[in-house]
Amino acid sequence: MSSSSANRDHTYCRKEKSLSLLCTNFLKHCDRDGVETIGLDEAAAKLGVERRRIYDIVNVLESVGVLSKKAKNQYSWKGFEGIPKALEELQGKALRETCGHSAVNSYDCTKGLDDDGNAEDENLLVPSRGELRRECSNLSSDLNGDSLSCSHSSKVKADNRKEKSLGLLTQNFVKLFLTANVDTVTLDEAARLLLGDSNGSSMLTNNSAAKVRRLYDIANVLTSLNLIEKTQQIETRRPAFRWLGYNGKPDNAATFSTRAPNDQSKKRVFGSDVTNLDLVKRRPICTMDEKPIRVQMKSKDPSAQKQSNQMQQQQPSSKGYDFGPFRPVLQDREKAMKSTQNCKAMASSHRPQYRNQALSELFAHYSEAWKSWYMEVTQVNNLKPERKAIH
DNA sequence: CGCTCCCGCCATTAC
DNA sequence: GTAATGGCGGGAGCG
Repeated sequence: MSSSSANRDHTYCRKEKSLSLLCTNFLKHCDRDGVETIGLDEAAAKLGVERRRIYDIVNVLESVGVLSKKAKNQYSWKGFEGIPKALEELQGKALRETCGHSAVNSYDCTKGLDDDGNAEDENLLVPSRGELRRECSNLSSDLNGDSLSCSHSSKVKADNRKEKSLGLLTQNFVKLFLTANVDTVTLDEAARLLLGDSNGSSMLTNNSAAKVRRLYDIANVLTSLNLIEKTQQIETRRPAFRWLGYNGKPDNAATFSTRAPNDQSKKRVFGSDVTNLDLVKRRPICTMDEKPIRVQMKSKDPSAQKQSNQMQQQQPSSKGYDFGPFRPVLQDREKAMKSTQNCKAMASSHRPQYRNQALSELFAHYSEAWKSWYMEVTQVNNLKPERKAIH
């Protein structure tokens, strides 16, 4: 089907094919009157693209709560209002993970903490050490060509696959902004972070180079959601992405608008304006009129909780999030808030001095995991670390 | 010329 | 078995 590539006429323009544009159109297509479910075929046909592209879009949209899979070929439209909730959950999870990894078995800790009852999905988004280890064995069997022959290899393989999924990558990418106080990040930095590449080299490994491609995809759809925007690092002039956060329906998808066009706080930054890391040089660029606000999710010291309760010094809205016109229903919000709160408490008791170390913590976690992973691979199986180093 | 990222092959997973 | 999903990386467009 779709001989579209055959008759690519002279007017072919790459931009018209971009994922972000496609996503914008997709959103427009979905965000209408009585739309509740979306058929992939239908959408693909309507937008004139092959299904494959729809999968890309749908996966990242699902990760931020705009859609959810309903059945084969069917997604249900949750709308932009789904975003804040999803972000909160993401944040909560991320916090739990961070606090969990200091405990012996982070996995259980994480599970036990899931208090908002939601059968919300599944996976630890930041791989725990155990998971990395599992992946390691999988990886080695990949490389060895089955020398390992594990009984549960299929399960492991599935995990591995899932771990590389666009959806998961999206969530991890978002979590970078939500928890690490990162405001602006370049994609290769993100790739390194999300990959757990702890080597200081400035070179991208094959693997992370591949991941960067995926991040471009993700960034493109998040851009069309207006969750992030493309900017530039100030010193290096390198292109980077900057977190805007949820501000209601993206302008470009507006069919009806509840949202005041003046929107005083166009930019909403997660975390404060504090520059908290030197590893990642980051610098918000462009418009300076932004209002630095919102979730103060890291408690830096014992009194932090108290402080977080009175964080409205930063912003008027009561709960820390400033959702704009599309806010979740109250109960949901409160529930979510409560769980986040709990996490906060947990987090602060586990590690009293977060704050600006947040990212380095994250780094530490990754590199630690990576290190043990690496050692295991190299010693036990004496393999090379690179996935496809062999020809 | 390097950054972006479209495109579609083909492995996996679902049915 | 077929169909649905989606990882993945080659290589083309673009600044």
